[in-house]
Amino acid sequence: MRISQQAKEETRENILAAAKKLFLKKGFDDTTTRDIASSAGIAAGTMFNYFPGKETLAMTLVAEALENGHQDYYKRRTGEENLEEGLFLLITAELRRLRPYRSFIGSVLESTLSRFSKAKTCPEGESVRINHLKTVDEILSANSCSLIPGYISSTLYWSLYLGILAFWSGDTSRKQEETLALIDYSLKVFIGTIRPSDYKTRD
Amino acid sequence: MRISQQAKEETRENILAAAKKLFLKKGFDDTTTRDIASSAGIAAGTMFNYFPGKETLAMTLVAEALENGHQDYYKRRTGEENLEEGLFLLITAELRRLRPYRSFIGSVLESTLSRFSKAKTCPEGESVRINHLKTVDEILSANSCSLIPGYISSTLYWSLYLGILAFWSGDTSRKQEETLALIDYSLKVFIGTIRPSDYKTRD
DNA sequence: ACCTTAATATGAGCGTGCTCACATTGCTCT
DNA sequence: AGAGCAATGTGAGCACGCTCATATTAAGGT
Repeated sequence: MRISQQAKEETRENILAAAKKLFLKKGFDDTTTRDIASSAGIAAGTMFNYFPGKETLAMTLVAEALENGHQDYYKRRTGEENLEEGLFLLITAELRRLRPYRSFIGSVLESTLSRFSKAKTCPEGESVRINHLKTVDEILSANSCSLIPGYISSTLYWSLYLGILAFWSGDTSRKQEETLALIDYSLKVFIGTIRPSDYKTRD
Repeated sequence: MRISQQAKEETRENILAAAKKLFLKKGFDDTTTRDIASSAGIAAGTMFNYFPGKETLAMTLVAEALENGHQDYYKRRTGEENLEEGLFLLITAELRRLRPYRSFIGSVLESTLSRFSKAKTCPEGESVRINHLKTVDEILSANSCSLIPGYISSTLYWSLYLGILAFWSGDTSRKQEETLALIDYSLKVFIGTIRPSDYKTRD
């Protein structure tokens, strides 16, 4: 059983590696699950013993990148940041790690991260959302008085965050300055809603 | 040619009516294009001579409802509303018209209205966005000084608007009070960004 | 009336993502 | 070592959205 377990892990990694390679080369939609399977050296159906669907493959890669982004954030932060600077640092750290996947990320994120569909096609999506919100929550409560108060403000934050990702995935400006501007803007707005006292001190 | 033209229009309406009926009865995903075609009394392929894809069918219904919502707004407004009240009126008028479709709207809006994918799977989606933003723009410029200044603030508005729709499509509160609260919140936020002078007068 | 021709309808068929009945494997116990 | 058995791999096959070569129709010309 030992050897088999390790073989399983290997197969899992093979699948992920094949998916990553193909998604990058041909995009998400133009990569078939059969492509991935044959590139990973397994039968077409075997893939679904490891991942419940094609989208989950992409989301697993994305979730990994975001997790790395979070770790980068924890390493880089000085502890001197205010709310806005902290959240900015977190989001830009995530985007740096997501960068390689920017070309195909658009086809996937909307259906997995949007809160539109109750139908959970991809469990990874939900966990990515929870994870991100948890880190945000940490920054909020660590930095000052307020943690996410309730439904509404976290819903609003998630709308803004998704908007940032969507814009970023299609941002053609050189160094993504426009995305940076949008992040800045969005964060000011969000912080304004949860800490109205801070709002008027900025400009 | 006269009779044929009119027959075509009739067929188009048959298809839309069949789609509407089936989407409401079985949901979007569980309704097949073959179902719709046979219910409309045409061959499976014929549907695609009238609509480029299944999503467009749903979006046509949605676009119609939103258009009606806009007209409702123009009829009901008094001209005395401020920015926030005007936008609130517009959005709630839209939601009232969308109400019948709430059960299946979630499966469709994300992929058609989100700005994630550049791939235009459904032209109706883009026109819905442009239409809504145009009306918003009218309210802004009519009501006071500012119209949507640039990229960023309309992007931000659209994020908030999509968030409202997403939340609404899954809002289980009795009279959708939670959605109303989110709209209120979101609008305050948005207006705060484009008219910072107004922000501190509130509360 | 009949032929021509362009517009429209048709449904077999394609490529998908995914399922599932079955084959194969490798571990455990005697 | 061999039999039994659970876990895993396999690929034929399904249902779907959608396409496209072909059949059918209807308008215009003579």
